[in-house]
Amino acid sequence: MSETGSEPEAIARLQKLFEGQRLTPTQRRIAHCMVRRAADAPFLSSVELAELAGVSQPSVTRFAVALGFDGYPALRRHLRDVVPAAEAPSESSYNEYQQAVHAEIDNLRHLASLLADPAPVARAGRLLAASRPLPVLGLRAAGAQAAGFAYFARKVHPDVRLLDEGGTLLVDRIDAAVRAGASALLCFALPRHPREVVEGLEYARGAGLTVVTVADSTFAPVARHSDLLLPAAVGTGLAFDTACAPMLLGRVLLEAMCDALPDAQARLEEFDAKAAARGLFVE
Amino acid sequence: MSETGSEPEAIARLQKLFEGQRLTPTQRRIAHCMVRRAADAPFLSSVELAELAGVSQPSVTRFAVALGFDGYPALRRHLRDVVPAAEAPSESSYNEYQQAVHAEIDNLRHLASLLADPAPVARAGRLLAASRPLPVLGLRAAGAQAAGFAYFARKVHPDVRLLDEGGTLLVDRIDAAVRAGASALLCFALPRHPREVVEGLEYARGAGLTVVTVADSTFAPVARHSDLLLPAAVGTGLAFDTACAPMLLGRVLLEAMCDALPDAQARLEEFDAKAAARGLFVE
DNA sequence: CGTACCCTGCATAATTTCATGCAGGGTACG
DNA sequence: CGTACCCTGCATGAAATTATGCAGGGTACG
Repeated sequence: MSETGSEPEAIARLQKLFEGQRLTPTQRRIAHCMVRRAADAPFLSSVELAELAGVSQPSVTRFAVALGFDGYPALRRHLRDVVPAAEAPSESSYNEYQQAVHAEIDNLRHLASLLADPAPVARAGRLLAASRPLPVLGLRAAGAQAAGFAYFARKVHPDVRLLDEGGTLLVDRIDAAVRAGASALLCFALPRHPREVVEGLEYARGAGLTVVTVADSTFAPVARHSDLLLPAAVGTGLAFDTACAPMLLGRVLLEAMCDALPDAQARLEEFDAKAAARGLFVE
Repeated sequence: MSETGSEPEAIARLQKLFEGQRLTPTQRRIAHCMVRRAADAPFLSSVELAELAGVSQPSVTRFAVALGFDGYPALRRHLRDVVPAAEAPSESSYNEYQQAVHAEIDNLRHLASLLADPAPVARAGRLLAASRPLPVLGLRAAGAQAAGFAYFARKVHPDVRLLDEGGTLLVDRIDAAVRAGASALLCFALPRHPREVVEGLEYARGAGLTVVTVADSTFAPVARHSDLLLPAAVGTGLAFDTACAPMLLGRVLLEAMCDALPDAQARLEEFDAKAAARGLFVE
């Protein structure tokens, strides 16, 4: 939830203020408490801060003086000045682009709260890791998401098959994957949901595949044809949808898949070594 | 952020508190002010709130009483109770996945602050819109980003050419684009930076193209070969990099490009009409 | 047009918050 | 072992924040 002002930036400023100062144990305690409650600190009274830190109220006043302020109110005013930005998302003060970014931040926040329970992701990771080959489906807008997943997945999984074309070929390829031994399929499903995706999933399930879907909503039309649906909202503030949360969820899935693949780490290190030998990357 | 702030949940709680109350104009003004500064509100003194709302201090006290509290301090205490969670991001309380998501939120926040000045993006949008054809370069990890951009860009731009393969073909294709009349090139450059990308950009500039680059840092190795570099950090908390900010910046660029293409809206509507006629999408 | 009512800000009393003098206790050093 | 120094909390005066009585002004209704 609301994570207000605190944030790394405010904490950094506080620590900068404190460091290099000779502080007594009690003062150190106050400083630590202020960092912990960086968001509230600029608004607490000396009594409240003293209670939170477990020290006496005069110690707080002396702490402020020790830092070079005229008194505790002066310290508090300073904190409000240098950590000014805890304001509400006053729609109007952000331009169109910034509003879109903030909408995506909300989506990511929601994703973070869903990930508090990592069990569904872990289950999905195991399902995907166990499938050889692993078909990854994403059509149209979702094609890029599927491609990004497949690119990284291939570094740890021996046989990833990207299904990014629809039409009659899609069913052919699902069939081929099943014949080759696939047990699960990962689908990225973003709006506008192509009819082909729904039909493809239906076919895949009929062919015996366990379908794991990353979709924009629990009520997406693909839900009925998925065994395990992981939701991640898309942003709709711009002309074209933004899919930060689905992409990030894809990477989280990758991580979970790595955890279920015993030799993932070894494969990554092997790639790094070869890449270095070939001078593939700069820096 | 620190922008951070206040957050929808806190605002919702506030509005819930106010709605259904018979409030005078001055009180309505106070309520609105509190919503606007939802993050600070639980910590402001009656004098401060009065100043922010542009009313007298007694009006604030009366406002609290009107809402059924014993006085202003009681209202403030209530706000602190129902909006309790403004604590610092105590690393330990989030699991690995959630930490990665929060790291990406910080990246997006940084992006939002960069977008406060939309001029660079607008300039990039004009450059890209004016180039026919428009080559879009992204290799390896950045290939999916380039593909996502190209997919949407094709809905508004008549000739988008995706350059997602390196090797000797890359130069061939840059040459072809230049011969066909291209004036600019968009590059997605994410770590680990393939040597090929740097070489490709160098060649493109030599061939007369204006290079617009979305990179993970101003100091990326592609910076020297870019005419306009737009930075967007990648997340490194998981086994594989997460590129929420670059993707979002790509969509913002698309929006800016649409603004510079007079018939973008018409093309989009045409596509929607045809898609509906063909029953391409469900729902 | 007048009266009654309510809303609002000003002035000031009541309460809370902040600053400072003082004494207890702990540590370092002679 | 003693002394000197500093840190800390308690108690109290100073300053601030909050609450309430009062008067001016605006609106609704008779």
